[in-house]
Amino acid sequence: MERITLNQAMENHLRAIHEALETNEWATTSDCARRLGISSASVTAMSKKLSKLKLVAYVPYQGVQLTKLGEKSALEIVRHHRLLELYLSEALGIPWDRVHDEAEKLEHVLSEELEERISKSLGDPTQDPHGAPIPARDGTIDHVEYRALSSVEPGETVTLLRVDDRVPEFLRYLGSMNLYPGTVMKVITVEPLGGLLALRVCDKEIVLGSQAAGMIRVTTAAKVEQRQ
Amino acid sequence: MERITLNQAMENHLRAIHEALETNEWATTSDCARRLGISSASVTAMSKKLSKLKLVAYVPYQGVQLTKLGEKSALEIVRHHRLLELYLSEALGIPWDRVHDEAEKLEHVLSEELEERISKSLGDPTQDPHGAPIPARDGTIDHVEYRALSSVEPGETVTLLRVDDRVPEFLRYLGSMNLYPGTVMKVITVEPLGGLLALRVCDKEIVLGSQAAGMIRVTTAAKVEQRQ
DNA sequence: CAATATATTTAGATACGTCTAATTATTTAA
DNA sequence: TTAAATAATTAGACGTATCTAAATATATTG
Repeated sequence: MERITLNQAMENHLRAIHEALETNEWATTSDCARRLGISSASVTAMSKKLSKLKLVAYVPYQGVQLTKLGEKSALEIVRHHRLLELYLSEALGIPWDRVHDEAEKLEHVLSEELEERISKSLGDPTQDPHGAPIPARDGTIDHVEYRALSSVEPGETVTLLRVDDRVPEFLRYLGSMNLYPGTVMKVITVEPLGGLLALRVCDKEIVLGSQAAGMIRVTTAAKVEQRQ
Repeated sequence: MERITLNQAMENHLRAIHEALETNEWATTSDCARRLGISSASVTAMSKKLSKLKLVAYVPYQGVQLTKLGEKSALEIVRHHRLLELYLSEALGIPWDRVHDEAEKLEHVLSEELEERISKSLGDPTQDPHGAPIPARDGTIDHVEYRALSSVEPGETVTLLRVDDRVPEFLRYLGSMNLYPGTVMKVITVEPLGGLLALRVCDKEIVLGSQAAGMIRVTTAAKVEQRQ
């Protein structure tokens, strides 16, 4: 597979596409635009460019998907991003709500050598501070079955696996309640209409709104059998 | 003094100007062009831009000098650059001949917070791996009297203070001979025409060309009688 | 001092990523 | 099923940093 030189804009778009594809089959123009904070017109232009380079498959009015090559490229950037998040957190003590923005700037100027040394110094980790998997050097990536906390039924006990890393206030809020990846929580009640969630975490009761709960992914239960 | 938002190109130019002014009264267009690896025409354009922003005083056909504001801005970038060089070397074990290029990319995306944490973790150092002074947070900077090794007379004993950080091969060469800042050396002979320099360093004899010697700065004399 | 060499600037062009406004396609709802 | 709402694309523009080639200024030399 050929090697392509990416610039910062292309890297940003590829990472946004990769993120979008974590939850949807297509990365739509407006989804990418929202993630990147730019206009849809700009995204369309870049989609065409990436398509020409065979990094994405672009279907007008539908969106883009990553090609094998694009996937590989995207994973390299994601690896940079997540390794940096962890390094900033572990080695330099930056609070977890601020590592995302820092990593977003640093990820584009990380050399292979630096990436390698950072990874080594962290013991070749496989998870970033928010619980997201760090792609390995060879492009392989852990695939864990998640579900949104908002979909959990009252009475279930689950473990927090991963949280969205993009909203600092949200992360500070979670931190203030000691909700980190690995935390075990029991869902007490779910409010029928608004979806307010009452949790028990280490004997303390915590209430989360549905939007917050939607940004938290937890273990799939050892669960209700639907069908064999 | 007002605060100005600089982009990467402006930062690169300011640092080049600052470096040029370490040895000359004016940073000439061609000197900056050579340092930045771009055309003179581009430098002229940027000189005008920086002049408009009151970061430099631009005199056509003469060059630029930094204003107070420009000096302050340049020192912030230089601080980033040199702190990063030291951090990469100390914390991540990157060889001293490769830290310059890495730092050159990272310096533009270093936040205040990250700068501060890096500085703290290094014990607020005042010298980078090549012996160059690291400007303090408040913009103050050590001013040491140097002279070029090429100007030293036979018989003198001097201490290596600083080396040019831009040429990796040169740094690897110095490293292979254990010539680092702090190294004490005695000049044995100086070849009259080519300026070839024979040195004694720790009982080993080393020969340096005049170009190499010109990139090495050492203590001003008064060091002739060295204690053993 | 004049001629030549060198350095600098100007003029004009290009590539890039972004924007807004207008147009077109697709989806949703009456 | 058609009208309205939403999403995506196209067209045209802008700002930035760079380039080359031509013009001009400054420095050097015979």
